[in-house]
Amino acid sequence: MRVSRDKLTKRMEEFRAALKRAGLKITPQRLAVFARLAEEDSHPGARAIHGKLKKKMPGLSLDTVYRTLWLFVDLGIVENMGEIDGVRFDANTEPHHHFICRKCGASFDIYCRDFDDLKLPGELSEIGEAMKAMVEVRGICRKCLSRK
Amino acid sequence: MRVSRDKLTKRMEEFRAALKRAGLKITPQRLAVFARLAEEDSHPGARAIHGKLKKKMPGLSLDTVYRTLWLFVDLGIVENMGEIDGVRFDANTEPHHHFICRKCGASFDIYCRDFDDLKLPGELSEIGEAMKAMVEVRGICRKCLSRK
DNA sequence: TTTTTTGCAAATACTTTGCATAACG
DNA sequence: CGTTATGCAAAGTATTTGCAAAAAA
Repeated sequence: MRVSRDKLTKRMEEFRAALKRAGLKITPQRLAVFARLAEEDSHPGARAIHGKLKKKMPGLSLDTVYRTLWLFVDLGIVENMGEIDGVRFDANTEPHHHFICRKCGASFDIYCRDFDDLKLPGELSEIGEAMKAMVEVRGICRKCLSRK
Repeated sequence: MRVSRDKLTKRMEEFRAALKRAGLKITPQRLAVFARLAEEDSHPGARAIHGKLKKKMPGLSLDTVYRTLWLFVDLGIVENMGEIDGVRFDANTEPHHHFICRKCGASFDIYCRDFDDLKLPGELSEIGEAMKAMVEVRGICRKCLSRK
């Protein structure tokens, strides 16, 4: 657990509110998954969450974890990182940045000088050796906007 | 094709040089995969590349595309985007940024005020509606550094 | 001619779905 | 109680691997 108790409590409140607002039920599974995710700053995947929770909650099934996580994404209280449909590759060696569509996962290159030389915080060395920094913009692409 | 012919030629040269330097063979498959990737700025996945190349190269197998792409990543001439082992989730609603390890795929939160309010370029509206921007730092995490 | 690479096929890993039962509100 | 959520099991995708045959150097 890397998150302060105060913040955690606040997030759990937001979580309950979001479910209530959407007319959804507050179940032990949802509570457990959200709490686990909110405690961590290591961005676990569904399998990692499931693995950790099974100790305390032996009945919990992996598919419930998946469904629960995507539900949270729909509700806007959790964000999915990375690509939706598998690993993608980039052969562009020029300095550039990315726009990623939240709906369809499409990604586009952005060129912006201001982003090319971001000064990285010194504390990064505690985490590891930084080699490159780029900006990732998230939003909805034209195609998905028009499809509405 | 969104990339200028000049840049493309230059990248193809870099590609040949990298293979030669590593003592690897230049095959039609590798040429095709790299060229396809270098032409695009839409960051296709292995399946997308395979699909497009099969028209001109019917024998090309999907597993060769996978192997080839990861080989390029190892050589440092291509970068993989997103996570290695499936979708990951983030319940952190505070403004924050990410450090992602190129080796193991682990990711960590970074807090840096300077990154929180990046001014996005106006041309973004041509791509879509931006909702959020964050910095993604790529490098090698402590654990992988020590494992060397 | 030697070594690397490919394609095939099968194995592995990851994620989603249908449906009967259980449980929240 | 009525409706929604869960667990199970099975299906659907995505990715990786072993190995014999083919091809680069």
